[in-house]
Amino acid sequence: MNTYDTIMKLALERGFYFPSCEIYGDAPAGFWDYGPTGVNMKNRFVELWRRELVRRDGMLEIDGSQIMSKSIFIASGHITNFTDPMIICKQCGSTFRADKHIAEITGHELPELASGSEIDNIIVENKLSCPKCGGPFEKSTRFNMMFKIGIGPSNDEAYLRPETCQSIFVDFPRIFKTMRGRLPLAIAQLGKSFRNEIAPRQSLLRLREFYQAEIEIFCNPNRLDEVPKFEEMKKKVLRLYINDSYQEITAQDAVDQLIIPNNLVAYYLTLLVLFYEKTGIDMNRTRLRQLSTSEKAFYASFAFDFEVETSIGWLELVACNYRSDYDLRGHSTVSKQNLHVIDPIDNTKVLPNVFELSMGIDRSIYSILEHSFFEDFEHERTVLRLRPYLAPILAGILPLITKDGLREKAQLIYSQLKLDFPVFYDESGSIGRRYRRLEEIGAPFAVTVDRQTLSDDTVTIRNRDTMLQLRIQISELSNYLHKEAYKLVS
RNA sequence: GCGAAGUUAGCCCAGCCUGGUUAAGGUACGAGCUUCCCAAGCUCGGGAUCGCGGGUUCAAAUCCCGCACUUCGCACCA
Repeated sequence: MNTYDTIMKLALERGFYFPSCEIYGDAPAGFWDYGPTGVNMKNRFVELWRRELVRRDGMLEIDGSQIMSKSIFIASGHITNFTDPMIICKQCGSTFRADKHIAEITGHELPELASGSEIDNIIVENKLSCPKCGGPFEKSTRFNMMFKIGIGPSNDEAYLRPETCQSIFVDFPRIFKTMRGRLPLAIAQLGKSFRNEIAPRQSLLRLREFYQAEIEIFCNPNRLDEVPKFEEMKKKVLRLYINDSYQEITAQDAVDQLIIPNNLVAYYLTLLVLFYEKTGIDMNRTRLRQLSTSEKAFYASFAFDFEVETSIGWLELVACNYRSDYDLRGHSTVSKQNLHVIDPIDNTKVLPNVFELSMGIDRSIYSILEHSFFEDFEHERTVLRLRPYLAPILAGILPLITKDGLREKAQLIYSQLKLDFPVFYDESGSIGRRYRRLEEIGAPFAVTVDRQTLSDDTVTIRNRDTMLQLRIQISELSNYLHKEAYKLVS
């Protein structure tokens, strides 16, 4: 069994995640639910995101509506651009991406916005036919990956947002005015996005409904190098992947050598890397990959992906795009609102540019699970070596045996801790079995009540990774857990 | 979307070819006994209308048809 399957099995058996609507046969693919264990872990991950990105950098966080009006997506370009041109064979029904097929056969790179008739003309001119059966093609069509919905009794056209950031762009003017905004201003949002994928696969890795954490940094395009806080992290070594080769280089050097275009981008890429270091992902299996022109999203003027290597290949966790003024300009034009702001440094009006970090939460959760998974053959155990601050359960409270008042003592300790910490009481089965159960869902500590506890009010704390125990006063337990569990390791 | 394989308890799976009592086993789970420290042992227990729907038949997990989902390949994709 490969690692992906092992994690999948663990997720299903231990309540991390599982298919949505699974008791019904018509459950659509691409929708997954987080179970009790998974939702705890996801919440802890979100706490870390708030701590290490939002609060650390002083970002503003919003929580926007998931349903948005049609105009939003006219302005954003999604109505026309967020589509794949498709051609279907009349004879065998095979479908192909029109632009890819044309490029492959004729070498013609079609522009993003090629119209249907242009595509049809090229097919006719070049006498293209189905590569499978040689049959002729139908007229090309476009498949839009947004979910269209109808609002109210008149069924007004609206869409589920395909990315959370559109809320940020359209909320920007109010936030900037009311929150005493000043460029550069970072606005963050964590929430659901929806994309009607043609073929969702691999559980959390390609979903139709998924969590994104997006950070949009609004900046003055003339002051992209004026980022004082870059000072403190410019010596950080980044693992860049450019034109199929790795370069380990400090953030400062990357800017000096024009690999990273400016200090602002370098600062936020470094902040992102520092964040992921704290998730427990093996940073030696990550990279910041520079995207080529053909790979970039339609709105990006340059782009890096933060990627992580897993058992099923390199996985994109964060898309880092410089969107220039594409979004604000689009929304300004369609809404006829003036979205310029004043930069008080020189009192000039500027339409802010945007650099974005678009993070996939579900993929991040999966990657953390996979990189934390450890099979300890020596002790015949499987251990999820999650960082304590990401663990769904922080500690199990266990009476060594249930007799002689140990059960009652353990339950008392449990009730004293459970409001402050995600702890778990378990008296079922042998002590070894209970340790194994905790290890499997990543609980970093196990508190065991034994006979000595009754005489001197001490308990043992077992460390998940070392299996070693130390004995402390019950009165010190809360402090210990707080210190050990929330201590950030970098 | 195309092609192939698969779907029986939380999980792994037997049974299907050759239709016929109460669908077997392992593991996990729960209760008890035992034991103060790493998946031990013993006893007992709950849990499946066999993916969904239809058909054939006196009788369907088993034969036939349709659908859904999963995995893999192709095609595609943040």
